[in-house]
Amino acid sequence: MGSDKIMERWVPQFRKGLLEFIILLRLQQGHSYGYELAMQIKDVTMIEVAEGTLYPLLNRLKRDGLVVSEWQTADVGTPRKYYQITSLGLETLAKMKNTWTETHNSILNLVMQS
Amino acid sequence: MGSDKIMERWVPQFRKGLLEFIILLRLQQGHSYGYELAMQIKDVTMIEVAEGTLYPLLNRLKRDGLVVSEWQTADVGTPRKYYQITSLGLETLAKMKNTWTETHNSILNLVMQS
DNA sequence: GCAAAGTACATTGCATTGCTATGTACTATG
DNA sequence: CATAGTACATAGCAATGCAATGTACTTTGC
Repeated sequence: MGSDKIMERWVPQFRKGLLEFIILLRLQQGHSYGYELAMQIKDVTMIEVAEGTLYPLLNRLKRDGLVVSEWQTADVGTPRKYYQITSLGLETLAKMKNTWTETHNSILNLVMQS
Repeated sequence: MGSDKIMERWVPQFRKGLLEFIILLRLQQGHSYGYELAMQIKDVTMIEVAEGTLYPLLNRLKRDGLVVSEWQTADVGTPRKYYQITSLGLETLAKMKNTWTETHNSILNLVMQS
């Protein structure tokens, strides 16, 4: 088995939890809806978020009170469900940023030593 | 529910896949065994690796050919199973480093914009 | 001398989560 | 008028971190 096949299994695992972080980071800049989130995240991070990943994830964030949602209908187009980050979401996001920074520094320490 | 409780659920998910990366990074510096890996990783990264996480993980790495293992007995002490990274492991590790770097830059892009 | 803590490996079962596949419904384009 | 795009949703699979538990040997402190 080549390393490409191993990476195919590793990358999704690597993303676990990370996507939650990324979504909250994006929502910190302003409200958005599922489809737009997927597009923008793909543009900015090269990460393609599958819909079967995104919508359950947004429901979890809502269930935990990190975001709130609101349907918005317009004259044209399909109705959109807009998500907005809450104060609990911002508080949690700050802690995630710390964890991310600490972990990144730890990884750098390990890379340096080689 | 407070953000601390949410973090308790998030951190393990955040680590998925990351531990595999961290173990390989450490093994790049030289062979080691389970208990030592757990101690050293805790020292360098502040990450406490549970034994129920570590030993299955090492078996997966071995099954996929990223490491090889060898029992070593000494005059004193419990026998140790030493793990050594393979060329496939090094090849895979290089790709993981790229993924990590790319993702870190993406996160930074998102943080910058806020 | 002996209990407690440390060293060292291992397994079972649970909970969580990313992803594929599939479905619905409306809209814009060629 | 068919194709591609927009937009949300769910069911089921596979992978993995972790608590709990077990075994066995060794060192340390009282």
